[in-house]
Amino acid sequence: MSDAPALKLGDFICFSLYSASHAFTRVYKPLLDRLGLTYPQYLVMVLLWERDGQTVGQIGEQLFLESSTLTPLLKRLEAAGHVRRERNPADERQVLIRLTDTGRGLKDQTVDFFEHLTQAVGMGLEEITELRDNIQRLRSNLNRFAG
Amino acid sequence: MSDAPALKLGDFICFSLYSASHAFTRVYKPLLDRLGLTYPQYLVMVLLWERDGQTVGQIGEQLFLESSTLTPLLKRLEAAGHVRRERNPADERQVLIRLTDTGRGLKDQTVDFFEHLTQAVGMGLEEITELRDNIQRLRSNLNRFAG
DNA sequence: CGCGATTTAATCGTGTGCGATATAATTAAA
DNA sequence: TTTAATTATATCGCACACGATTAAATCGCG
Repeated sequence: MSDAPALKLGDFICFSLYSASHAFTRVYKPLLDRLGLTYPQYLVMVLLWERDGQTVGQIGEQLFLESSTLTPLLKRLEAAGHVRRERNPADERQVLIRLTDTGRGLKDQTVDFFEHLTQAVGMGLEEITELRDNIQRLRSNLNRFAG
Repeated sequence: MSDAPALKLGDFICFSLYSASHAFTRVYKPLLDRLGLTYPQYLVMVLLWERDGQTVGQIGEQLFLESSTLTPLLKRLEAAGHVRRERNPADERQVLIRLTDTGRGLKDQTVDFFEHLTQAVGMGLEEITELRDNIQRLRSNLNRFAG
């Protein structure tokens, strides 16, 4: 929200999202450092673990990110040996991102994330689910306005 | 959350926060462009409109940001003529941030933000308040773990 | 008082994010 | 079928965000 008469910054829901998101990244940091991944890189890897061989555009659509953000990020993942980037022979405009064996193997090193994070979140599964659904609904509303 | 057996990225509450936060800044963008402010700069201005003359450390504490982020941001606000940066005579280690007249005047140009944003959020006041409180509670839990 | 420990900002390097623009490939139109 | 419009990435410039380090000022303890 914005500056209604007596609204302080702490009351802005935009700021609660902004600061909570950063807080989450800070919790992930020590876990991801062991894998040599940043948080956005981890998000891309999660997508690829779900379904390998996606285009830059497909990844961007799911993460709500532009190619100007993803291209350098994907090149870093490639340089780290986690993915390969290859043109789609069927449509040379597209670049397909594929996991390497080491990239696929990284998934095993994330098995203990769940426990660490549920601990850090400190809320019940039901409560988390409801909160997540509400945040997603808010995101849909916002994207309708921005997109 | 992380990768429990069948959890997809869309189910991660961390990602819902991450993407919703970005969605919010995209909604703010056209409004803030008129003032020549970025979203983090706007957050600093809101703090200063609430209470003028805060130190870098106080601002960072409320925004959960480091001096390595704030120092260049504040210099840009100074270069834009919105704030002044001056050492605290009582403790020369601290830098006090004070609004200029033009910086104080910017507040008037944000009166229509509230309407735009409530529109974009598309939720009732009561629902927003509850959501915000839950997000803040989550943030507190996370910060206990990271800090 | 003196001096080491602490506090507070600033600096530096790396990695996002995004708007604007460029380039190459594909598709649609005349 | 040559040309015009569209699509998919890439590039560039700017602004965060943070960890690690540095430098200056203050504090605290003998």
